[in-house]
Amino acid sequence: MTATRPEPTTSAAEAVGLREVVEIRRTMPPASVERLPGYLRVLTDLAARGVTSASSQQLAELAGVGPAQLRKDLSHLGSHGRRGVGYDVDTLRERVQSALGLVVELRVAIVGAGNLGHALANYSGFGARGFTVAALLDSNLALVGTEVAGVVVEDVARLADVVRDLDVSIVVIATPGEHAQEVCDVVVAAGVREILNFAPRALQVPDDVELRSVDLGSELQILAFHSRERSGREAAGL
Amino acid sequence: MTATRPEPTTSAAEAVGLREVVEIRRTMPPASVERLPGYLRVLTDLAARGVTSASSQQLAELAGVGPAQLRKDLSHLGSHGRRGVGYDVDTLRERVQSALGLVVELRVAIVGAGNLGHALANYSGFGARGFTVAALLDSNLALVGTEVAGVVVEDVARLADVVRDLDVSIVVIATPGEHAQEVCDVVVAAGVREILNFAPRALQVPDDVELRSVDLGSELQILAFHSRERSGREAAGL
DNA sequence: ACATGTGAAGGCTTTCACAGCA
DNA sequence: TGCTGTGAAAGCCTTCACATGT
Repeated sequence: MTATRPEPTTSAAEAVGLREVVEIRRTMPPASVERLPGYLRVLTDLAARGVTSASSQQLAELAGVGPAQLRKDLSHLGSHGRRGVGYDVDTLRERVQSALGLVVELRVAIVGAGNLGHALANYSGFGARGFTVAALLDSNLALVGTEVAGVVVEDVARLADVVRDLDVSIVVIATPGEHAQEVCDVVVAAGVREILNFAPRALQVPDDVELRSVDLGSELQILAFHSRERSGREAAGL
Repeated sequence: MTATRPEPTTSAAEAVGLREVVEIRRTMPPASVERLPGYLRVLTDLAARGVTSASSQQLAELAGVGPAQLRKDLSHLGSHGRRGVGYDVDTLRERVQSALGLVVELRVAIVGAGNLGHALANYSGFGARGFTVAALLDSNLALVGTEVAGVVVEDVARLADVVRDLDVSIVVIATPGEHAQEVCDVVVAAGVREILNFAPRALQVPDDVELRSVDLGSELQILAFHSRERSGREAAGL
C-alpha cells in the first residue's frame, strides 16, 4: 500500500476558533487511524459470534498487532476498557465505528468500468462496511448505459453532475494509468476531497485532498525484493 | 494498505555465516524498499519518453516524495548519480530493477477466481512489471476447467502440486474472508514465502513468511475518517 | 490478582543543511 | 555554479514497564 500524508501535522484544534472548548479534539496519530479499520473488523466478528468482552491481548492477537499498541491506539479514543476485565465488545465497536465516521452510509463513485471497476462494483464487502456504490462512470461510450452490479454506467463527462446529484463523498479511480491524472483533476474540481487510486501512477492533488493509492504491481515488487533477499541469504548461509 | 513487518530488524548479515565477506550486504530500510517500485515506474516512464537524465528534484516530483528522501533512498543502492548533473535514467532504472529482484520473471499464482481473481488475472500491468500469472485456482468445481485470461482454472486442492510444478514464488489470495486463513495455511505448507492478501482478514503466518495485505474496505474507512474530521472542522471553524 | 492507561525510552524515518565533487 | 551523498537533528512510532483502578 501506498499512502499520502501531505499535511505536516495540521492541528485540528488550531483551525477551530474556540480554544477553551469543552470537547478536547483529540488528534489521533495517522498510524493509529490506519489500524482502526482492522480493530473494527475484529470487533464486528466477535460481536457476530456472540462474544461480549475481550482483553487487549485477545483483540491484538486477532488484529495482528501487539497488545500495548492496541491499548495506546484505543486510548486516543478515550477510556473505554475496564481494568482487570477488558473491553466491552459492543461499546468499543460503536466507539470505533463512530470515530471512523461510519454513522452515515457514505456514497462512493467508481471511475473506470473495466476489469477492476467491474470487480470493485461487485465487491460485496462494500455495503457490509458502510459504503454504497452510487455511480459507475467510464469514458468508453460502448459501456455507458450498460448495467453493472445494479448500477447504470454513466459517461465520465457527467462526473461533476453525478457527484453533486448523488451526494458522492469518495471517488475510486480505476482507470488505466494514462488517464488517471486527468480524471483526478476533474474529480478534485468537482469538489471531492477523498480519493482512492488504483491506477499505477503517483497522482498530484492539492494539500486539502486526502489521496490513498493501491498499486498491485508495487505490492508484488516489494514481495519480489524480499524474495531476492531471501534467496541471496540462503545461497550464502545455507 | 496494510503491511506486516514481523521481524524486529533481523540482520541479514547475521544469518550469513561469513562475517568478513567482501560484499557488504547493504540492508535497506523497509520504508525505502516500499518506495522503490514508485521510482522504478517513474524511471521507466522517462526512459520510454526518451529522457536520458534527471535530477533528484525532477524524479522526486514525479514520484510524489521529497528530493532529500529520494536521494537518501537511492544512496542505499550505492552512488549512481553525478554531482552537478543528476542521474542517468537508464543506469538507475536497471539498478533499481535489479535491487527489486526483477531480473527474472517471477511466477504468480492467484487463489480465488471470483470477481477480484478474475480482474487480477486480466490485469495487463502484470507482464509489463515482470510477473507472469502461472496459475489460477478455485475451490468451486464449477469454475475448475474454465479458462480465464489464457489460464485454465485449477482445483485449489492441487495447490501444492501447482506451486512445485510451475515454480510459483508468489501467491495472491483473492478468496472470501472466511476461507482466507485455511488457504493461507496451505500456501505456507506448500513452501511459498511471499503472499499478497486481498481478503479482509488479518492472516497469521510464520515469521519467515512475508505477508502484505490490501483491504479495500479499510482504505475506504480511512478516507471516511478524514472525511468526518474535515466536516467537523468546517462546522466548527467556518 | 488482573488488565487497562500512560509516561518514558528506544528505534525508525524524515528532513535539514552542507561538504564534496564535476 | 549546481547537484549529489550524507552526517546530524528533529519528529514519529512502537515498546516497555508500571502506576492505577476494579
